[in-house]
Amino acid sequence: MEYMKVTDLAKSLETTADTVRFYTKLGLLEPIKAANGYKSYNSKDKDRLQFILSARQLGFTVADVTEIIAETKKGKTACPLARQIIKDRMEETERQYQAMSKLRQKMKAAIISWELEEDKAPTSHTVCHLIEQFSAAKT
Amino acid sequence: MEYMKVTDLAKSLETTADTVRFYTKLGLLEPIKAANGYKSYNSKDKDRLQFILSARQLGFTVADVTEIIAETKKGKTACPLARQIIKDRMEETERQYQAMSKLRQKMKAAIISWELEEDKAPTSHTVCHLIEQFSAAKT
DNA sequence: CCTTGACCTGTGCGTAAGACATAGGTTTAA
DNA sequence: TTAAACCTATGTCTTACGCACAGGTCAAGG
Repeated sequence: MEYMKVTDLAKSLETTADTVRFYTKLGLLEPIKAANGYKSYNSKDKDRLQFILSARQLGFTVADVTEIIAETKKGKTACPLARQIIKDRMEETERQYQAMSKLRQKMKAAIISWELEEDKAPTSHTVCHLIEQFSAAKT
Repeated sequence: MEYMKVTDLAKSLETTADTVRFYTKLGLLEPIKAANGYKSYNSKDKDRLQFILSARQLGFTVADVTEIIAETKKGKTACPLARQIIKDRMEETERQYQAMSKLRQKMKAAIISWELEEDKAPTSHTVCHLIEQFSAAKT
């Protein structure tokens, strides 16, 4: 398997051709152009793609990955950078996780409390009393 | 307080002028034009904005809110719609919550395991061994 | 040899919910 | 009167691709 076309590469790592093209446009993958104009990816690109997908699964953004790859292209180790970034992303994830946890509870509470309520027609100053009243009740 | 300018309204409900303009563009708020071209919001708009903000805090999307308001404009009760929507959003929130929970655990595990690892220079087929090795370890 | 369907290409638009910038008109208080 | 502080409309930016389009390319079957 000397060279691979976009779809070949994508399927080999269970992702989509669009994703591969996206990373290619960003310069993260560097296929050579075949005579017919098609892009040819080699095993190095595959390793690189695997790295990107792994990093994404660990919560790294594509921008993070870009930065890390840029560092290694200079021949430097990107490990310190990776350690720093994952801590930042972890904090952000933690914030979002807590926020979602609260939202989840709030939604659960609303669903339950609404079971005891009746439907009402809107008035000139209310839209849906279920929503208005539920949020007012928290203050 | 017969009429309010965007910023007045925004501040009165602790949101931003851009947000008010955004909802206005969507037709959810219907200010009248003052002689100088400025938009004038009344207390009905304020009630409406409060409703939107409450719904958003309960996990409704702006599209959901738009749909609900459209329903009430026809004079119908939007309660059944609201009950259905919140269940859909709840399912989605639950999915995301579980996904974030997993990601959070994975990130925590990575940070801890990386403390025992050293930095390494990149090679021709690796970028950052911390990331590559961690994701490989899960298979 | 030809066709047909499955692939490829580049380009550009759409997503959610605003945030932010820009350029220029308005108001208000000193 | 003038400068600060407000307003307007408009457009661009954010994430990480997905999807659509128009047209070129390729492999296999008849």
